[in-house]
Amino acid sequence: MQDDISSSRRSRVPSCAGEFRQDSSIETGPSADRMTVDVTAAVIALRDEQPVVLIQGKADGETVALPCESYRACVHASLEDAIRDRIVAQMGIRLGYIEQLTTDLKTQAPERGALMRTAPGLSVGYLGLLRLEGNAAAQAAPWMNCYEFLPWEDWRRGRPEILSATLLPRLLEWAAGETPQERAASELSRHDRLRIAFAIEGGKWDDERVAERLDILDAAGLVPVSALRQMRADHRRILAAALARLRAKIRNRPLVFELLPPEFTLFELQKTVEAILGPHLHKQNFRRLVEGTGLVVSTGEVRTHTGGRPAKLFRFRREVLLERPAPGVRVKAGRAA
Amino acid sequence: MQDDISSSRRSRVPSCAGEFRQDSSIETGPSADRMTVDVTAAVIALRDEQPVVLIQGKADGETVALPCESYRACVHASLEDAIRDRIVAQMGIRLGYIEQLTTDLKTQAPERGALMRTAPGLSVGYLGLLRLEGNAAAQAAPWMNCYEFLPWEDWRRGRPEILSATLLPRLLEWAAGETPQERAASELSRHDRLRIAFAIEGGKWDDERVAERLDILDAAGLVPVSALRQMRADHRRILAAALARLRAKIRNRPLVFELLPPEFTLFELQKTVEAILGPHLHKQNFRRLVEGTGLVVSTGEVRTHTGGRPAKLFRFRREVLLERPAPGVRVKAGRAA
DNA sequence: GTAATAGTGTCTTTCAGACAGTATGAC
DNA sequence: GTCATACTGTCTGAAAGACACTATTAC
Repeated sequence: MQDDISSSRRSRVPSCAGEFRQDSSIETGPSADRMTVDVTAAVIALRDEQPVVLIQGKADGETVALPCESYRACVHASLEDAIRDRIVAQMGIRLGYIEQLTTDLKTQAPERGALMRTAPGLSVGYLGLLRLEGNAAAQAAPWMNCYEFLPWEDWRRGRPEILSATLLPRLLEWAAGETPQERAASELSRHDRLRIAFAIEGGKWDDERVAERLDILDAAGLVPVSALRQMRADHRRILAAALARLRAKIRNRPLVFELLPPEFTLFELQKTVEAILGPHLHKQNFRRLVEGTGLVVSTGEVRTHTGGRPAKLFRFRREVLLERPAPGVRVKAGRAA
Repeated sequence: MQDDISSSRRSRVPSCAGEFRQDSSIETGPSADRMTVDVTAAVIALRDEQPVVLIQGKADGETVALPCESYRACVHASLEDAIRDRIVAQMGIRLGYIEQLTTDLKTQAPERGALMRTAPGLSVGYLGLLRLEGNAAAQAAPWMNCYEFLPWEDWRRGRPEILSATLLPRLLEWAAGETPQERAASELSRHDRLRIAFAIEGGKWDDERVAERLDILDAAGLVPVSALRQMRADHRRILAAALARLRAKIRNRPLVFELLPPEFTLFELQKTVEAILGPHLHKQNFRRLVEGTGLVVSTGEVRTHTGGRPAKLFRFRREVLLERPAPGVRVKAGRAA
């Protein structure tokens, strides 16, 4: 690995690499400026009314990892294919929906004494969605409940215990420990960041601020709390970003149906939405909301043995894509703290 | 550049590069699998009630480019810093808001006869926002109206002329030219994609589907129409992604204020929102919307010489961040076609 | 005064959210 | 019959959207 001191800050105006390049010896630069690229996916599915995420290998108390792959230009046609192919090769699962999240530098903590001569690396995150029903390979793969890694995000049984009992008191300490220098350097105080992200002091819990909350917990050193499943730090971030994106998008695009079987009852649909977003709507209103907007249509069939009156089966009404600009389960954001 | 045939598809389960690496000779792989990384920004500002984008150099009828930089791990602390530093170095402008868009493989059209020995590359796009007021360096920099590159997106004076006159007829031809094979391979027909993206046949124009529309126009070969300013294809995509992101986010986050001076009249605020989104609201309702939600607060000052009655000046009310989960200019999506 | 822009009051429609109540199965 | 779940009807309050109207400047 050779250093490239000559390439420090320039004031001339270099045009960056054009679309069509022919002279690689000039354009590509020294290898020190080339990066390895990892592609990682948080693939989310629904099992037993729980949002679950596909993991790598088994989780016997060890640090869990998401499926990931090193991108190789000579092998993979695209970044997306790299992670798709990886999951097919390893588990025989073909992903349905896939969507890019963010790209970050790979974190490399400097090791004491050891000279870090690793190549600089990029990490591209993806959100994947998968329907488990009727997919034996997928059902055989290792999944874990998303909320084991982000337990403060699960509001289905009210405010999560871990928040009030463990995290909030320690977060308030963290906020109190802010130095004047830090306060002056940042636009928002630690306390205000807490108020916005964690809805303390009467704010509203914004279910989409998943990544922001993980950032704060990280900064406060609270991620290695005992109640939490361990996961590679960068992968937990990708999972948080995936959950945030899914929560945001489920409201505007018909993404829930990627998780459900083709036919489902309205109550199953509601349970699925609530597994992702938290409890939002009374049953009656949810029905009206989702039927009234033309998002689903009855198949005429019913499901018996529900424990009570048989439930009508519904299917996603694809035509809604042509009718409404942003079809999704339009439940409101924000809830009382 | 050496080939690495041994690295083709594997069925074993390789763990991808861990967080902390020590042995670079094993982990980094051959240089063939390392990528050059470009970082490109669509920096948007407001000038004379027009949304403008910062461009590279002058545009004398040539193909326009956005500011971009090759990421160098030894120079730039982060991807974001790479583009920030670039814009400071070249134009002396310090960006305010910045946000990552998507990461794609750099397009490399194979040249006839020429052996393409370029390194594979990634391109990371960014959206930047800038306030021109009181920023001499920024005012001196070269800007162009965003809608010169995406004229079909400007609905401020009603349905854009270029749509009905030039694009739609040719798009319908394109839709009619769909082969049965293509139809079978894709979930949506060309015609349905048109209906969704371009709101033909009574659909609603979804102002956030900017990238989708550019994709279709590209596929139909319509981007090099004469009425359009030429821009590097990959940069036009980044601009489209930036506009889409800005349109989506302006509704949920107080982003408009990054474009406006600290004090402004409500009409100026409305004009700014409309420059980005298109005409959405009657003046009276816009006032109520934006004042009623506590997004802005009167400073007590007025602006005279407006041509009529003096207008009260307002400023962004930062406290709204603490009160509401998703504060933004909550105008509705979708409009009649 | 007129012209032009700024700003207010109010009506209607829509819809989220909550309530009470009915329907149909398993047992 | 009871119990549990599925489903329907209706009320209320908030807010979107449209309209008519008043206010304050420049000229």
